Amino acid sequence: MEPGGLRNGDRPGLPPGPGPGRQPSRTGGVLVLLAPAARFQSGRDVRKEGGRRGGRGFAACDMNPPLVEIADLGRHAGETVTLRGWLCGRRFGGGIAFLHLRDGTGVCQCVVEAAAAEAFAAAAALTLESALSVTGAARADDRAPGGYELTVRDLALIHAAPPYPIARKEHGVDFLMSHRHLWLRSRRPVAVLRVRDTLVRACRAFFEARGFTLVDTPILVPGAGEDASTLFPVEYFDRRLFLAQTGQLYLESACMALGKVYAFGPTFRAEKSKTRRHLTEFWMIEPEVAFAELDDVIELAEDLVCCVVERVLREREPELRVLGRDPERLRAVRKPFPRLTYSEAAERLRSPGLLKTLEDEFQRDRSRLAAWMAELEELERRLRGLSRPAARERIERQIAERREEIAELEQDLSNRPGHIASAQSFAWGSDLGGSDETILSRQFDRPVFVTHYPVRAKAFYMKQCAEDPRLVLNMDLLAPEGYGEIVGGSQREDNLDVLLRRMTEKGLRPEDYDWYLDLRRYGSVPHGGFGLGIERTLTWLCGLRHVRETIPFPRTRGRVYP
RNA sequence: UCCGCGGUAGCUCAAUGGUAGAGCGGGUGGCUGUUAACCACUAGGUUGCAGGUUCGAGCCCUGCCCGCGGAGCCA
Repeated sequence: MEPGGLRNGDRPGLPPGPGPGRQPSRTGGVLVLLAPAARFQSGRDVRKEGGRRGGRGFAACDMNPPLVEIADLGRHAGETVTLRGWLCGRRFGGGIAFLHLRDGTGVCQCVVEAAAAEAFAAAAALTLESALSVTGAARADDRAPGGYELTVRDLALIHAAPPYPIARKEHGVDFLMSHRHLWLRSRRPVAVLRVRDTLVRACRAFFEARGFTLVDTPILVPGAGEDASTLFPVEYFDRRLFLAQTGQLYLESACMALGKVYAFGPTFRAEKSKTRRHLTEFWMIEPEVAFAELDDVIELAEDLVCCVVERVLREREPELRVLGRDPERLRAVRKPFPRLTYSEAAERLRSPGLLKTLEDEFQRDRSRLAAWMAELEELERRLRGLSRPAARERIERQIAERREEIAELEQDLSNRPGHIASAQSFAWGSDLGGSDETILSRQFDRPVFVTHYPVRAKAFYMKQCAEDPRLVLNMDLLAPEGYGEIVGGSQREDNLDVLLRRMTEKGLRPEDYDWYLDLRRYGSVPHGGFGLGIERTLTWLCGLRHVRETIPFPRTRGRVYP
């Protein structure tokens, strides 16, 4: 079990109370609504239904209340309107019911009083996530979450749900992921998906504004690639193909035709990684530009990230707050981003100054852990002295939260000495490890570029540095706060002979790439591009712990359901 | 592939080798302004699977399955 559970924390729950069939005498009206014919009718045309059944007033002047989305409710204060949606929370007093209706645009508290006898009986029988339409007077009310509420006159059940599995309390990751198809309805996943939408739109708008052409690259590709062990094999009639892990080689071809191109699509990695940063299926935005050198590629990535951050801040601040993300952290993301060469990064990792910083930090965190443990003991002691369930529950919640934080910090601390040692003994020539990236990126308040990696750590298509042939003209962009690499790119090798040599060194067969080599035969020009990982970027923007929350249906090594 | 942690009620978790429990959720009753409502009552279990040690195993041992996150690798 992962330390601690994911807090659902956003699902207005179903308090203990009446359910279907509970009070036959009171739910008589509802049973009628549940009959197939009635259900069909209300589903067919809710507006007519609401107006007709309402009788009073509307029948006389032959008007149906307008169908309104919850987000627009404020513009209809004082009017009688109809809302449709799903029941996402309910509280029930003896003679009053509070229904929280969710329609995808917002949540509205609908108040049903005993005076509206039929609607009140219907409300008594509602289960969480049932679909319904309600008609009544909209009005502003400070007591309502969202500021507006509806006094219900008519309530029509569109579909009655059986007891809903996702409760308002916290659930474990495994449970929530197994119910991802329903979990998506909760506030938190909705917020993440909205930021994702904005992120993708921002990227598209960015490239469109700069004259890029969208080019789709194939998903089924012949073996080749870089390392076949990281590709998913696919049976393709009588041969073996693979799911693409990048569209880059094809984009290089397209950029020689169109100048500036980009691809946005899924990509697949068969690495057996099981970490919070890995998915086997994820999405990438990949631009590729002709007549571009490394500096141009870096500047493009910098502009893109700034543009995306700016738009997310402009359009999705409420969602960031739902996720507990402090928008101020993102406001620091401005040009220029710091730039380090790989060699400077290596030096930095080995420096005595960094060692001291890391060790101090380690000591501080150990003290913090000790303090938390003491706090936990104190809470547990207090709990033993309490008998009233309500008071106990509050303490128990605090205990659970503390335990979660302690477990996470303990794990972090147990990794820390290894990370520090690995940074200190970092050997020039190898790629930066995840912990090295974390250590580096924590030193800045905005993303940082690391450039000019050793040739042997990088792919064959990256252009070798003219001044120092041990290096390639590449760049990685590390997100701050320890989120790690979100962009990887390079200037591409445009010299046919060098490219052939690099391929041979990497054990690749040039004949498999003949079409790619043609690009260096017919009008080869300096060019380059990069790939930006949508999910990792989103994880950083939203301040999440795990990439799997950023994609509707994550594919990880351990999970392909739902 | 390796290392570590875990699997107990629908969910989240307790339980020195000695009678399997709580909160939430479900059910029943009460309450006309609730905000994760509250109060009372109630049902709910082959402790992941298979062996073993023991008078006695949720707990100890062995093997397996599943999940989690860390390493390697990567965006």
